[in-house]
Amino acid sequence: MSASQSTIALLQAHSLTSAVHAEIERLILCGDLAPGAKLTEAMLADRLGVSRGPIREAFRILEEAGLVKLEKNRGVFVRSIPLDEAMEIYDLRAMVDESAGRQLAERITPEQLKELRSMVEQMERLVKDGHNTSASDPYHLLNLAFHDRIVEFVGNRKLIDLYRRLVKELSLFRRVNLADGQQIPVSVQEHRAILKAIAAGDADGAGRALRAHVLESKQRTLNNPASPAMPAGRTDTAPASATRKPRHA
Amino acid sequence: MSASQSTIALLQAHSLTSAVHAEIERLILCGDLAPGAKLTEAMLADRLGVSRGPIREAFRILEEAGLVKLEKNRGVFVRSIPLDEAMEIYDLRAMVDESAGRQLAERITPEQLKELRSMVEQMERLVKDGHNTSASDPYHLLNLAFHDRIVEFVGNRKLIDLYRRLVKELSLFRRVNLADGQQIPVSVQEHRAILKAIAAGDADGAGRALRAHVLESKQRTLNNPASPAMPAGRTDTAPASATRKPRHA
DNA sequence: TTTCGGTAGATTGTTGACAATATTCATTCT
DNA sequence: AGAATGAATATTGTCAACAATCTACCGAAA
Repeated sequence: MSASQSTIALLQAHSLTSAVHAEIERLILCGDLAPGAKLTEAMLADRLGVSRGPIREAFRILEEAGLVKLEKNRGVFVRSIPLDEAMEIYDLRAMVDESAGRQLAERITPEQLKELRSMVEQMERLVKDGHNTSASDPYHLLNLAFHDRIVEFVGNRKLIDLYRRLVKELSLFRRVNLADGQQIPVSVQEHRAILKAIAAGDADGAGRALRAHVLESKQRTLNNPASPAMPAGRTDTAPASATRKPRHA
Repeated sequence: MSASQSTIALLQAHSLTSAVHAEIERLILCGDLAPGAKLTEAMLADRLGVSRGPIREAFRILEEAGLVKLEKNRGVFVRSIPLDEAMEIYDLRAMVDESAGRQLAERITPEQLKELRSMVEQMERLVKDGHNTSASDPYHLLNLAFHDRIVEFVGNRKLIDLYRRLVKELSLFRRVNLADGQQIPVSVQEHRAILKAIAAGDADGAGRALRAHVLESKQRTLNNPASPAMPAGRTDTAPASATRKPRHA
């Protein structure tokens, strides 16, 4: 009965809206729907085999989550994080990671420590081999998992929710993946330092190390000349994929 | 033409969904819709004079914002923050406030400082007179504004968004307002200390003072025997207002 | 009396249709 | 040629109806 039980659980948990929400979010995060892309209700309704109602509801959820932007009577667009906002997100991440590291250093369990250590070792192994810079790069995934796990181990659900939200939003910033893959050796070294401080129960050290790590990452992103300077005064930029004419003069 | 211009701007900005969202949020935050209350689509649609579509969309937004809880095929309920989650939120607030205070101490302008000082002085004046403990208590509002302004002055939009989100969620925690009004003299004294550290440009001191202030508030809330102990193992509690039978055994 | 089963009512989930708005493109005038 | 005007198309906003599910209530059997 396990199969039918899980089927029941699935039907109870997943409404069409939630399934659509999850699927569109996946499409956005994996880059299938690029930042700036216009999402038309009919197109997605057809593609996912549902009517427009659940699509619209999912859009509202995604907007509140900061992944898309709704413009009344014009449509919804995958959000494209402008540079200044990305910098703000990095600052918040630095804050979150510092706090997480500080707390975790004082309460980490041997099992948790073992898991983090295993991840760092695997990353070191990956560095010896070559690496690419795609979003599906094993190193990149492992890096994400490492930091996610650190925050998760703190045990504050609000904190992990916030952290994941920030990571999701940051993934919509174009330069991040590029800058990310550049100086992997440095990144690995920093991870080793973070791990060491946490293992030693050094709260201040772990906090400082994580904070520095994130701010280094911010700096690397900033130095990365990937995208052209963006117009100031706009909270959002629309890349080439969608040709929009501004409504106002 | 100013009137019609603003009318146009209003129509452009506000869809029915966004208006409904704002109105329901207001009803929740002012306590008109109490935590645990069941919100039926038809009731609100009738009350606000719209069809169920916009109501449903607003519900999805409010759920993502953490203000209501959707239970498939059962309805939506105003969220009631359980004690453990409230504690987590306090810890996050402590983190946010500490960070805000630290940053603000290093960059506050004379005008901003003047405004904060004026608020503290007004709070001191209110303390000399009597005070009540209602949510519309002038002291309570001023207290909210004081902390909001501190975070706002940092100039990080993501930070202020996060902060306001936390405050909104915390307002759904029953004991908060009660505990809040108890030891106002202490609270005022702490505000004075926060202001002093910020004015002195003492980043560490301002951070520490704000962190301590929030954690004191957390402790006061914890010590306040307002509501009975809540059943463990549930992430959400349903107060008396709505009689619900759990679907599962 | 209590419990099981079933029916009636209410509420949510989903859909399709219609109205309102924006975009596109051809046409006309300067 | 270029700008402005207007119709045609496409897309979003809103609504009302239908289907599916849950809740409440009542009666019958143990």
